[in-house]
Amino acid sequence: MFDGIMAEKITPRAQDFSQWYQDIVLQARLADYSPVKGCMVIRANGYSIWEKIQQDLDRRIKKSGASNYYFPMFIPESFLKKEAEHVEGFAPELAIVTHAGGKKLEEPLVVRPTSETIINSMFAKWIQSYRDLPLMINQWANVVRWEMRTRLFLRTTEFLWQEGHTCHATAEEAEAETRTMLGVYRDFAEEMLAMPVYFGLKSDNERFAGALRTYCIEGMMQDKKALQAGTSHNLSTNFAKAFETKFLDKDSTQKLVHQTSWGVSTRLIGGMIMTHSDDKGLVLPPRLARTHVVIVPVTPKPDTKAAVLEAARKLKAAIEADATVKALPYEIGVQVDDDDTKQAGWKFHEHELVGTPVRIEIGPRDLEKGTAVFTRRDVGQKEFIPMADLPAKIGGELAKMQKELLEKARAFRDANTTEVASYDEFKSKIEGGGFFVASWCGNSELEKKIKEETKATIRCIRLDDKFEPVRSGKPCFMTGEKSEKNVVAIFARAY
RNA sequence: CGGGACGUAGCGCAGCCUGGCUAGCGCAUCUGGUUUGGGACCAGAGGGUCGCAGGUUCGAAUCCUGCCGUCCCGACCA
Repeated sequence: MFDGIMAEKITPRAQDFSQWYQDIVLQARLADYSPVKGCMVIRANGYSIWEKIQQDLDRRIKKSGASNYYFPMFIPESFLKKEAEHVEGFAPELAIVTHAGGKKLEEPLVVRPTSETIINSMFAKWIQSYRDLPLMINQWANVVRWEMRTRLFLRTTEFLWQEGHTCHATAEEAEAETRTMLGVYRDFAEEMLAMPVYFGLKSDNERFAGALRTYCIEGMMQDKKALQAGTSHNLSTNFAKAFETKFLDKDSTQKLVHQTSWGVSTRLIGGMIMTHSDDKGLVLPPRLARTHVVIVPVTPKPDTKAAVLEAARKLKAAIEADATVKALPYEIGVQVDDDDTKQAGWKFHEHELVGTPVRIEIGPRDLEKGTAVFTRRDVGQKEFIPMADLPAKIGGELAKMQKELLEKARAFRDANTTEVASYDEFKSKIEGGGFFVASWCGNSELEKKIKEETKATIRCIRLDDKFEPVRSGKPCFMTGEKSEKNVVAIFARAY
């Protein structure tokens, strides 16, 4: 894990976590800064991770019943103004087009910061009867939010995401959908990104602008700060009221639809990096890798070079054909790095930097013994393995690595999650970072005070299996008052 | 928008305080040779409006003023 002393050749500057993170993004060629401040250029290495995310998450979303649509990126300004809380929440960060075609526009167009409004304008047309419900759509798109402060992947002016929007006949259905999607995100984060998350309910201060309730998943980064990795909102009838999205129910009365929206973004990539990477570079969970295995032929002498290369290529074929490997829930990439302008040592460092999960070395001495050197990126330990056993071992180790990355991150998070009984205790410990679990009375003013004094916020209110807030049964850590309404909340400093 | 730091070759930097020979160093690039089991070595070569504009001065990368840009910290946030 990160300990702040990145190898000098990679970066002499990485003294703090934030710089270390940006260096990994840049050095591993995941993304770069763009000429427009705050926007990010995603490069091949980074985009292939996004494709893996898209592919898997899209499957899960469709399984939940939603279909993919595409809506325009321009939204008439008046649409945003229809929902009071929504426009108030987003107004400061909107990019607005006032001129086009050489003329001043009669009505300015907002570049979407999210699509609730434009989608609702269509929902209102499409929905007439209870037979049209539920209507569940999803969109993969770019959105623009003019944030003051940006950071590669974590908060960029323009970012890629997936936003789901659903309409239901009843409040119960909408609430159930909100929870279902939160579960989809949680499973996805843990299974694909190997990023353990707490899930819970946002406080009123942190709620989405226009929502009744906002659920979220929260991960812990290696500097012990929290990262909101996904949100799922129960919008109730707030947007339906504003856009008159109504349906004729079985009882022949007009009713407003109950809606949800939910999304995750390219921020997930940042979260994944900050969860797993170390001072050598990126550590990529196998499920997100494009190249899973790199075979480095070590060819010190010309007379053995051909034999070594042949063995490397045979091994590649054997790995690809192996039953254990084929049993993995994803296709694996095997690369023979036979570039002879680079030395073996250089290649080792390069593949560690970009996070290739497994490295195999084959040289003349291995050929004599019938072995090869196996090294897992996250473990870093060299093992001499008989050539014949390698393919099956690789299949097994990739599965194991995926699992162990999650376990390691979870152990780290749990070790840095502390229960606090009083505000004084909290204040004395917050400087060290981490998650703090406390009994909480729910007072918004106190929440603001905590933020001002400690920079920490409520990441979420814990929920039980039935998605009911967990009752602490203890006095509030701020007021000291005991109430049945006191809940269990997680506090932390966040990105 | 507030506080701080910075801007010199493709990248990373030194030089500036205390003005003065032809503006340096590392990496990268190119050429030749030797190498190759953890980022090779030797020899040579190319590459600069010193962020921009103005001022002070015999003389400015260096001092002064203004502007532009970048990064870090805060407020904001997926």
